[in-house]
Amino acid sequence: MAIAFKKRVVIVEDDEEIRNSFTLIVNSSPKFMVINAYGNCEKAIAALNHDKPEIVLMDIELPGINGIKGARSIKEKYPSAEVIMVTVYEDSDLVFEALKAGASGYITKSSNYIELLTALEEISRGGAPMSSRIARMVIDNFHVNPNSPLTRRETEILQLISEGKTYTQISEELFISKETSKTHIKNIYSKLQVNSKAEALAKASQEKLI
Amino acid sequence: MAIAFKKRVVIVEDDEEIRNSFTLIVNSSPKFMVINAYGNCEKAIAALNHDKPEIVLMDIELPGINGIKGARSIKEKYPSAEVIMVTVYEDSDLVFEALKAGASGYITKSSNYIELLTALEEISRGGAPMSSRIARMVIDNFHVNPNSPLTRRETEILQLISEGKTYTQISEELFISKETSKTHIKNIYSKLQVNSKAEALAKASQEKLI
DNA sequence: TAAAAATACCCCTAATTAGGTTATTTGTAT
DNA sequence: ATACAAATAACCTAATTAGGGGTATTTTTA
Repeated sequence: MAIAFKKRVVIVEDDEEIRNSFTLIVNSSPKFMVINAYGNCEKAIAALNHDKPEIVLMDIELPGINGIKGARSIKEKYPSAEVIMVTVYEDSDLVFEALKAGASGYITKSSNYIELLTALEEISRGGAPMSSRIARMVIDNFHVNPNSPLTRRETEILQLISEGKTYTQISEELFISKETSKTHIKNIYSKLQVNSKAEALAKASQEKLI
Repeated sequence: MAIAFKKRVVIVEDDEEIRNSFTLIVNSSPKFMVINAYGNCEKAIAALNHDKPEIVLMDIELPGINGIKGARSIKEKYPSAEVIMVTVYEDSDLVFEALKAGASGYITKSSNYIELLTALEEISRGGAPMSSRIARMVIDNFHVNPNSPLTRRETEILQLISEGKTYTQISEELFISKETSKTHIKNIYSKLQVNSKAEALAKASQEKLI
């Protein structure tokens, strides 16, 4: 395969040893080449239009701009780049923040060279490389509590509240009277031990009721 | 490995040919055994406490109760069972509905025997087997629009509105006056071309602004 | 056939919401 | 250094909503 057809990879990692090791691994593949490897986000972001990366391997803990903000900047300034987070942590908050910021993959630094190259290939063919645990975290995040204290109708109404609907709109949408909506909402408040829409939604989110 | 230590698998699939084929594949592994294979959800759900499945392979298109409702019932009645959806469709709405219903894996019927067994092993070690495309769909679902028309402050306020906060609460939380909150919200409405909290949130959700 | 769920109405008061308009201060690019 | 964008703040008005308290009937479902 000609060098011109290798996928362009940029690495952002402050640990020089890891940075060099990743560079060697990526360059060992005929399908990928490291265009540049930086010790911080600032430099990587400044060089985006020059480097034109197709894939960015991004550390999370970095001096200055961290990897999550860095991922956000990269997707903003150079959207076609696919960002893979590479980190020692599998902390769920960090994972979700990184994904919201635009990362499309999330692997750990303990990854050996096969795992790293597999992740690059996976993202190249439109996938989303993740460790088993990350995949599970992500999927679990979708799961709705099957033991909700709310009835079907109450859940339906809570859903509409979460869309910002008023009593009147809920009534119209469900073809029930405004008073009935109010009764359901009162029952929801009582079951969730709250007394406002705001609190009900916060509780619903915590308990994954909708 | 003794038969008693094989993972208990239940199959729900209306096509007899596919059902038999899956049964053969699963039973060919020393790690798994098919306890029962059903043509519809009703029977599978009725037999849960007898079958005690650790893994359920669930078709989506089924006569009677469909696979998504089936997955919900199974997680409700027998939560320790891990449900893997097996389907020909990779339609995003179906995928997300299935995941909300409690599925922890999502593979296609075109899967060969290696892919099927890999999925079973993956879920056995706490992962979430998915095809590349599904993984990507799921991850893309987290991505926030990096080209939001809203300013940082406006986005922050929209976020608080989504939590059901009132003008007053927003003001208190951001240490700004109530009037300032109102001004920001008016600007948000103008940019999103809406004129109520409800519509703003609907638009924000569509456009992944928060 | 009970119990749970969904439906509906009454009364009450305070607070929120949305629209319109103007203006100052603080940041940030060019 | 100077524009321009962003964030801040205020005043006015009127309609709607929200939340609390009670009671009661019809469907569903276990």
